[in-house]
Amino acid sequence: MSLAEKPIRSMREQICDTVRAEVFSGIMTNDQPVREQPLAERFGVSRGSVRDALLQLSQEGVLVYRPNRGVRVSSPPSNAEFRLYAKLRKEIEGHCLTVCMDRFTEEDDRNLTNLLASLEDACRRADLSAITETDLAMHRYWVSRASKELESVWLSITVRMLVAYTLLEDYMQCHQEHAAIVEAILCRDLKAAKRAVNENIRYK
Amino acid sequence: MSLAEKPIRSMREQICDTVRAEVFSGIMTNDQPVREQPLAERFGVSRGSVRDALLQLSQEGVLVYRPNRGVRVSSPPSNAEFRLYAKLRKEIEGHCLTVCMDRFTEEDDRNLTNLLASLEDACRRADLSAITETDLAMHRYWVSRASKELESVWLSITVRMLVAYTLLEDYMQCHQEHAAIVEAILCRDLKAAKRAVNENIRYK
DNA sequence: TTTCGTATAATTGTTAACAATCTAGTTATT
DNA sequence: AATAACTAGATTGTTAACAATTATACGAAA
Repeated sequence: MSLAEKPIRSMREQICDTVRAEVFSGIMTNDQPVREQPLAERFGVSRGSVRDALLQLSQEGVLVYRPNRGVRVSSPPSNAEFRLYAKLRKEIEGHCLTVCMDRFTEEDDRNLTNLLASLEDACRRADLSAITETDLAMHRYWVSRASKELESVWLSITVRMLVAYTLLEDYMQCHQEHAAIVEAILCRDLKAAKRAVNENIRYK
Repeated sequence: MSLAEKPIRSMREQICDTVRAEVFSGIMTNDQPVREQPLAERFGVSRGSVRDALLQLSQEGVLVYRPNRGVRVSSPPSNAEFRLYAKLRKEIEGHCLTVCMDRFTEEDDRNLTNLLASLEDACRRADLSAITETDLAMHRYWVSRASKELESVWLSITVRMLVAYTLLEDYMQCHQEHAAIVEAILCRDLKAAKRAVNENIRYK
């Protein structure tokens, strides 16, 4: 059993995760301002904590910050930038898989299998919010496992692609692609895993 | 004349820029904690503003944040990660040069020429702090000119490389490499500019 | 009607005080 | 002597009030 990281998430992180998820799920729409006071009341905290979270989300790329005018939801990137982000993501996740493959344990296998099950469930329910969240969590798993420093770089790239998350016609394709990745990981087949990831991180 | 962006930098940005520069110049050393109170007194502001800045620098990768324990200067990346960062930077800056080359004006030419002169001066004086700062400013110029969204992604990658900024034996080589880049840009020679940038973003 | 300036409201930026947490040094107990 | 519990200081986390800035509504003049 690995030494447990503190499971308690700071207030800022909780707010970040919630707002990020709502942006991806489309609850908060583009160019709509995100005000501090309503969020503070909703989470039952002061504006200061909300402010910290919004600032972090701006740095991540989920929100756009303008001095004295607050933040708004980011606009989707251009096609050219989207392709660049996809290329960068492939480079990063490929590197992470290389690093991870040797250090993956049976516990990692279980965690990934569970995430895959969650994703399958979300796809069955056609719950876009849950799909996005689980999709993000899976990729994040091997990135985070490889390097904490890389994780924040990877996240800031990935969220920019997800602001433009357009749904597949066939929800289950998302599950199948991730199933292929997990299967390759379970077999410790690096080449197959990289290929499956590159297949999943596709252009528009 | 382009519509002037607000030249006033927010308090947070000023603190960020100063602390970032001091980390690069080695004034703040690895694993040394960075306290909020001393910085607040030094800049003549309250801890809140300093806190915002330190949080942003953590997100950037210059500092590392641990809940309830404050921040410390980041450790240099491993060789493998350094190479990955270099590859990502080449991809990003290459893309930005492609986007920029068509929209560069004579004003841009002047700005870049001035930056190059500053770099040459810093190299002559063998002022590592100034070299790092000007080097960063030059690359930042074409990235920022191409895309504000890309800028923060690029910055978070680049600062991670710069934490490990090891000086060349020959300071002037840094100037020469950048002179080659600027010359290519002045000629609007995209291929030459990309080649020169790739030459400059080198492995350890 | 349009345009400009002004007053008002809404919102963000900053501060200082207080609460919670961590660190280090000291004492007590085995 | 080694370990554990305790205390005091330092440091970060949170809050509410105030200041500065921006957005909005209204009215006067062209």
